[in-house]
Amino acid sequence: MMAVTIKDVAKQANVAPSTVSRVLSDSPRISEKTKKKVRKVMEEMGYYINHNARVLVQKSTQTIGIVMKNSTSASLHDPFFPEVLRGISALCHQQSFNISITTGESEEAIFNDVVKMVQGKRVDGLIVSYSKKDDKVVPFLVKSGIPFVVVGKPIGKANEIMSVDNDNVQAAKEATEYLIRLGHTKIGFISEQPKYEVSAARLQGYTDAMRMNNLDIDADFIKHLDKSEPMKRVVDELLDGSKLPTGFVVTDDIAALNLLLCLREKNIKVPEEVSIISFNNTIIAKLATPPLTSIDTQIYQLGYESAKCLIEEIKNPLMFKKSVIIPTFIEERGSCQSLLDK
Amino acid sequence: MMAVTIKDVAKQANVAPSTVSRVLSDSPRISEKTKKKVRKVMEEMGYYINHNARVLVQKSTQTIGIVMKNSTSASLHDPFFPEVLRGISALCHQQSFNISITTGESEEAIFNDVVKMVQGKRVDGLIVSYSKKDDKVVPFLVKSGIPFVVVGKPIGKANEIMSVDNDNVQAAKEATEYLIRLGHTKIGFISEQPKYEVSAARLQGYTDAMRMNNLDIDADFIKHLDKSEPMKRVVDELLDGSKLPTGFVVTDDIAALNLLLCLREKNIKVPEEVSIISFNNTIIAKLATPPLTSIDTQIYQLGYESAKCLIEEIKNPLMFKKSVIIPTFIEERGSCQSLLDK
DNA sequence: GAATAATGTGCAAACGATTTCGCTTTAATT
DNA sequence: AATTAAAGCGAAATCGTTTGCACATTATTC
Repeated sequence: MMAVTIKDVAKQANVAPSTVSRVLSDSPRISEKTKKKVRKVMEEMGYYINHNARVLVQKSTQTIGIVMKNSTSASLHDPFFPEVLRGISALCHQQSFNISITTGESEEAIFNDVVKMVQGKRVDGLIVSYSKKDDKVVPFLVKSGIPFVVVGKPIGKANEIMSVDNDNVQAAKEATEYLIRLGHTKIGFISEQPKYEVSAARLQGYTDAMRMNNLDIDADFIKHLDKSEPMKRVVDELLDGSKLPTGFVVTDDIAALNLLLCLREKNIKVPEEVSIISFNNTIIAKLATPPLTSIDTQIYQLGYESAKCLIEEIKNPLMFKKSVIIPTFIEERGSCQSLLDK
Repeated sequence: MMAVTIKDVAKQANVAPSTVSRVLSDSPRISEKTKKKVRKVMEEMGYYINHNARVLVQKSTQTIGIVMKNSTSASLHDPFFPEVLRGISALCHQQSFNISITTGESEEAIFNDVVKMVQGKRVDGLIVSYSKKDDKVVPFLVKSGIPFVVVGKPIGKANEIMSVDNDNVQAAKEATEYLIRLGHTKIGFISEQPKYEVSAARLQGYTDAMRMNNLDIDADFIKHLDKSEPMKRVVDELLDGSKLPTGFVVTDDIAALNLLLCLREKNIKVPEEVSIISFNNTIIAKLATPPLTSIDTQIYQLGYESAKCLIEEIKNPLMFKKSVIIPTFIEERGSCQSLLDK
């Protein structure tokens, strides 16, 4: 059963296909009378516009692509990405934009997905949900000229790349100072790989805070997680050196929760013996035991704003490349304790 | 700067557009020599196929749509959906299929998204990631005739609808019997709204197990969560009646974790005083305190298989509508304790 | 060497919309 | 009443592919 086309409707309504098309776009050049007539016929025949045909001539897909970081696995295990997606999704729906996501798992595969999306003209723009060093996607996108925005601070010339990010240096500084104010002086820092911009920025914020407060930065206190360096090993290493910090700045809730468990295993009490402050304030932080004090990075907002910027640029390509900073705030819970009032 | 088309390539290579097209699809009717020549020109000119033009004539989008349950919020807060998506994504990538997701938040909005996808011919098939009563999406899809599969047990005539599911009755029965074997007799059941098929099935499994073991089913022990009936209230109600079960079957990890927290607030120890077995074995179960014994429903597999079924049907529409059952198993951790060896 | 069969290409018509231009018809202006 | 302006609609080109059919060339067979 062939789908009904604009021509079928035209014939049935005794008008030209062009008229039907104009009714579709509610052109002011068509009389109300004709519009009514045509719409009635469309209704009766069960007409529905063919998206691809429209895209082909209009050259606008009303679709944005979303690039997930590294492996899908990582992206989708961490509540971060889903929450970003939620924000993006909300705005897209509001603007009648569609979402297409990459399916690749390896960096190479993801890159190919992106090329396909862009060259095949499947999307009007993209959101890159991460920012990291030695990434091929972003350079490809700037070269291609397609609108895109990165969630995070882009590597390279910022004024050529739109971005939505937190002030991670500042946020980490505040997190660290929070612990300092509670009287902590031996403070550890745990993050993901420093190739991710967010890790680097937060490390910066941490060291800034330590320096400004004249506290020692022990290189052994700074740890980057890895397959070869899981949390368990990190904790072991710290204990072996028998110099366990009294406070930790951990750059995401999952890692913090993990730290919590590793410490518990060693019978080290949180927050009595060790305080932890983490980032993202996801549901994990809320449900942990003890609930985690966490920097809320407003992930949803991050997604929402990035979609907003992107669609703005799609609609107005001449727009200057803005970059927006989403504020952060501390959500105090039970994972930090003052050393002062003892 | 206009994109280079098949015609440009044809001109440059001194062949007809049709020849270029055939080279693209590696048709055996074109000589190796010509193929080589054309490919070289494509390379030089930076030709890339326009996806939409192809879709328009071939009528196959190589894209599947994913319908999220109810609100995006719920879908994306629960690790379930992201994990399903991960499985779907993996297979899609392998088969060079693209993924397009709904963006609507309300049921109505989602339904409209689906209609757009289907009528607008944007997708070759869909995966509905839930199964619930009074849902408009599934009936619409069967009527439309487009291939689709539901994750979960479909409401209505099963042989007309492809599905991928666990045997939830059996799984819940086993979960319940696990507690029974540990000596529990007063066992509570907590799930989401019974309109979701999965809740209904697990309730069934629970009651089956109780009956078969001649245990009382106290209606007060069966609870369905809701905005108006959050976990906190559920626990309060049970305590007020001063009849707290010694064991709980909870139909997902998040709810179980929540229960854990509510109980801790009342100073009720898990697993010493109350045992909990939950479903899904997500990362939540692993990271909870104590870690939760949970029925692994192999969510990733659920997604992977559903994509597999769907793409099979897309490629071979005459295929009978199969339904596949993914096995479950218990992952024992620390949230259950035997009452026997006391 | 003529007839037949492969083999390799090209022509042109789709696919289902949008959009430019121009032609009627009607209304407004003088 | 004649002229001009505006409104309403249609014809046809276009977007970038694919594909059925026809045609030309070369190889094979008798």
